[in-house]
Amino acid sequence: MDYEKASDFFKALGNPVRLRIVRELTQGERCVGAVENRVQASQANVSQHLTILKKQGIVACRKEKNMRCYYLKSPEFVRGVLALIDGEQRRGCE
Amino acid sequence: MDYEKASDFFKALGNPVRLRIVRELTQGERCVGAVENRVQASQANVSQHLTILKKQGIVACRKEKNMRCYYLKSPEFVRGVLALIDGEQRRGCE
DNA sequence: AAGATATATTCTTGATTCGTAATATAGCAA
DNA sequence: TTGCTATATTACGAATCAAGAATATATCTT
Repeated sequence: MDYEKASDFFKALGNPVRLRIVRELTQGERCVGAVENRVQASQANVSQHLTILKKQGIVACRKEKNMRCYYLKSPEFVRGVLALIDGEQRRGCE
Repeated sequence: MDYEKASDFFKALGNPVRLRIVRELTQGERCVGAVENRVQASQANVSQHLTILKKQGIVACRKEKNMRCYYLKSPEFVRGVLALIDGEQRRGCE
């Protein structure tokens, strides 16, 4: 296991705004404005977080007209991780 | 989903030393000295990281003689998360 | 009680992260 | 070209994190 790389992945999800963004993207591709509307954060902030997620290889984006649509690179993987957390949270473990 | 809580969980795993510690604990209960030997970090540093993991509810500890044995509170859950990451890493997605 | 061992805590400093404000860029519309 | 919309980038201060050094505490052992 590559601990540096794995911890970078966790670090990327270790922020509530990014987690919301990722969660939103499990529903499908979204342009920045759409994400902005669903997440409680400014345009600049959402853009910054998307940049971080892109650097981390979690999302990618494509151009559509004058917008940029972001999507998960491995949607099943991300859904799997979130589902695990979700389940554990519901189980109320602390 | 509680995004604050979930992102705190990810943040706790978002450090290579803590990830190594957690990985070690998937093998079973360990006292601080044993963890120290397996992870590349000082006694104080390991202790600090264990404190963080304990605050986050990921590990707990019990006393045994003059030592403290740490263990995962939800070993199956943690193993599940790590297995997912491991699998994805092996698949080489970036 | 006096060491010795195992672990925790505090302090400090440098690095990283976060969010906002301001500005820049790129594509489309008129 | 001018202006508008969508998004990105830069700059900056505040907050948080990371690790080492030093010190404290707690439990054994003798």
